[in-house]
Amino acid sequence: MGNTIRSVAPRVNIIASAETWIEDKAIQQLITTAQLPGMVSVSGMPDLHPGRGYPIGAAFFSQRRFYPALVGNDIGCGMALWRTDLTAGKISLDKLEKRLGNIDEPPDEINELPSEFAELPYSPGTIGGGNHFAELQQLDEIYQPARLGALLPDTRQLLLLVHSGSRGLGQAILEQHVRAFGHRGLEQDTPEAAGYLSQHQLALRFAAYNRQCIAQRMLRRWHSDGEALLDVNHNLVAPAVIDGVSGWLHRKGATPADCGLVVIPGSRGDYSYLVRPLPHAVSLFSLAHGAGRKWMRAECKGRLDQRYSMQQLARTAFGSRVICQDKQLMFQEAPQAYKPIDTVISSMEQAGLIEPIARLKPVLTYKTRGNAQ
DNA sequence: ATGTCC
Repeated sequence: MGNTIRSVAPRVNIIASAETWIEDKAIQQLITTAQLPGMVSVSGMPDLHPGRGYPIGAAFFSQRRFYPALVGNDIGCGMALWRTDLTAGKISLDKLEKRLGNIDEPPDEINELPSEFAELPYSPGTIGGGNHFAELQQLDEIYQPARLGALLPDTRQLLLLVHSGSRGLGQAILEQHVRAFGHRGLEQDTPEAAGYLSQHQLALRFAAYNRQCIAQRMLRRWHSDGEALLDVNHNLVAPAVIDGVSGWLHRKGATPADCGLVVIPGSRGDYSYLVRPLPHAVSLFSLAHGAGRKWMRAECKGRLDQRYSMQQLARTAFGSRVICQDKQLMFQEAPQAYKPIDTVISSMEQAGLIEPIARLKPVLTYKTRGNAQ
């Protein structure tokens, strides 16, 4: 277990095997964040990478105050996994792509919008940009048949993984907070803290509902039924007691290890893993939320556009299909721009933080139909 | 990341 946990400074751990590449800038950001007033300890996940000031793929545990800026704009971002009635091989990729069409605009046919969202100037049901996606996946390898069987009795059924968040709502909440309080955080048990937390909770519920609407509208277009198997947030702050200390656990691109089974996806050209978390304080009860970027967004097009056409990038090494008619995004989210998922998974497995249940393989990845310039 | 920014 020891050689996959790097202690890079006092109260700063990183879960990563020796072969896991992590940028110096991300480690610096992690150490800097650990110096914030009230910070007790921080933990970098194997997908740690630099963000705007604060790193992504990390958990932060503080006492007495918490930091909305650490959660970021996409409050409630997470992964929802659905079982579908579609089965591998029974339906062609052409048909799936054609039936799916364009889901970039919010659906106008939402049956019962929960009343708490009725007055919001944001509509649920869209994926958004960046690393968000919805992906149809197929079971590839099973490591724990009994645990998988409890979730997915028919292993031929395709799965739908939705990665999205609270969209404009979380953005507006963070903007409003930063305008009023900057990056100094909020003292607990104050009206300001209660005000933020109440908006934050609304964003968590909206993000989960957004993922549900996305999955349901995709299933509807495919004339399929389905069922939500799990929905787990990786951008949030919540009260926690760790090693007897009461405080605030921030997760920024860090999957909770204490909320049941989770999916940790690789890039669109790589596997995703369904895993059983083994909660541990050294990782602040958290796990990686994906493979983690290898290249900065800005450098991806320059590195790839001489070698690959849009058409080539729309197919992966697995033969899966990618719907992404935004050229910048197509390059930014290319498999080459991400670390391989197997080192991320094996780092956590060697550290005793997860037990893999099954490996999933992409079939069809939806990003966007827009912005083809 | 953002019904994004021109």
